[in-house]
Amino acid sequence: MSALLEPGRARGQQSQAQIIHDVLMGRLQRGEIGPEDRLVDTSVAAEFGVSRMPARDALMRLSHGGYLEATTRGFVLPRVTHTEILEIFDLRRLVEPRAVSLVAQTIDSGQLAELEETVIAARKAMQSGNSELMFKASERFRNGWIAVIPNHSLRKVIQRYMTPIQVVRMMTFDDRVNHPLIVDGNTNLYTAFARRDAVAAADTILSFIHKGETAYLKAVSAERSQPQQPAKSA
Amino acid sequence: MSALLEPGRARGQQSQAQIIHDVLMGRLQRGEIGPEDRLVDTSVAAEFGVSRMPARDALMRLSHGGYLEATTRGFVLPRVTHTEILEIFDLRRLVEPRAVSLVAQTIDSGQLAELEETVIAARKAMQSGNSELMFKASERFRNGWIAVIPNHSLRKVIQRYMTPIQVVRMMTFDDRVNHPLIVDGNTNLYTAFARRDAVAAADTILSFIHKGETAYLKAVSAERSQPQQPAKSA
DNA sequence: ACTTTAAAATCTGTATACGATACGCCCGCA
DNA sequence: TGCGGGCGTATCGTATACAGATTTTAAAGT
Repeated sequence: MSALLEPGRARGQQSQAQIIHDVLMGRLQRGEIGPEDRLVDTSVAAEFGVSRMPARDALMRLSHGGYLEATTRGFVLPRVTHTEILEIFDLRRLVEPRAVSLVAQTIDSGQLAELEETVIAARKAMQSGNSELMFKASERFRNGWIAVIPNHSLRKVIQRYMTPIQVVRMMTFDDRVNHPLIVDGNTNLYTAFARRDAVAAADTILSFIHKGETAYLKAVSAERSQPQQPAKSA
Repeated sequence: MSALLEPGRARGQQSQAQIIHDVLMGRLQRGEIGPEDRLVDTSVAAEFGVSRMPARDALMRLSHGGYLEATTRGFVLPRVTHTEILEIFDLRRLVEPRAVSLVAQTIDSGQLAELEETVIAARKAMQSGNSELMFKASERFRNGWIAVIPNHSLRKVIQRYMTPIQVVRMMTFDDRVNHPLIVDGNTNLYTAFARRDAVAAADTILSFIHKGETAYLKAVSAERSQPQQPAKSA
């Protein structure tokens, strides 16, 4: 097919499977793949103009990493259970305070400036009522400080539970009373970073996680009394 | 080739790739694969009597999980760096105290009996001077309590850094003064489990991790002054 | 009209084949 | 004898093909 693109330079940087994996991961992290989307290797392969194998590699890799779930009919977003979300709140309380402490101690001014930008953008988006922009900005803020965690192993642990976090974010974002909590939490965390205050950073994130859990539990009870997306027929 | 084994029941439980993955993972966890072993997909495929694809799937999966490293000349054990090991000691201090606390609160008597068996076996092996048996028993003890961590997400985090732990174990096992530390640490942890004492379990594991780090640092300095395995030519 | 059964479509897993790349080795040359 | 360039081989990445399994669809019988 399009195998004649550039044989000699096929992997300008990486393999096709790697490229597909990264693209799909980006879509997953940006929430561009919904719960009812089904990813099938042949379709993905067709989209990228390659054979099934690289697409299959990427999809299997994502599913083994927990970012997708393999069903008998294609790959879908993993069903995140209530229990798992509670487990991950527990895990976050263990690791994220240390992570932000380390960030506060090691962040440089350039990285700090980037974070400041996202915080300002989130606040402005909230004030102008643009929920989606605020969602993206607060996501960039989180990804930003995670990216500069100096302990690489710790960073990987935190990056691993992005999908459940995404689910929680989407659920809690519907209730606008959570928006100032998020923006203020981000601002406080940024301030602690700017002051290189490791203790304040740890305290802030602990409080932020707690508020997030409260908001999640509230969203769950609200959803149970009035389900917003009746799935299929059930 | 041997495609005629049992076509209708080919996946009695799982795919060939999954079987190969699990077998190799077992070998890795039991330390049966040394630093100079090269795993090549064709060889693995030949050993299991299948084509390259399932073998390749398994190998790539292991490498993406961090259990192997893909080189241009086969898959090898990942070089665990000193920095990474220190990072993981940091991570362990964050998550393992909570993990053993949860275990102490939820373990049932059957699981407790299994753990007791491994503790006794390790002590007897140490007293009779059988290092290898003691190594295996203490490994079974650790795998035992990890397996009963009720928080599934937390369990997966801990299971992820098994390879670096394996490296540390091998390095520190050479020095026999560490053996009683390990056996006593396991015994104390078991005792805390048996008493359902979550606080004691957390304290014990913290102390155990600290001793492990000290022993590791000692082993590193000893190795630097007198390298036991001169790598290649350097 | 409802149930039951059979066929077709769809998707996964595996096999085989081919092209490209990287490394090592050998030979020629200085 | 030492060094550099070309060649061979080992290995990976991808393409294509086929078989098994499962789900869906449709048809037929009650």
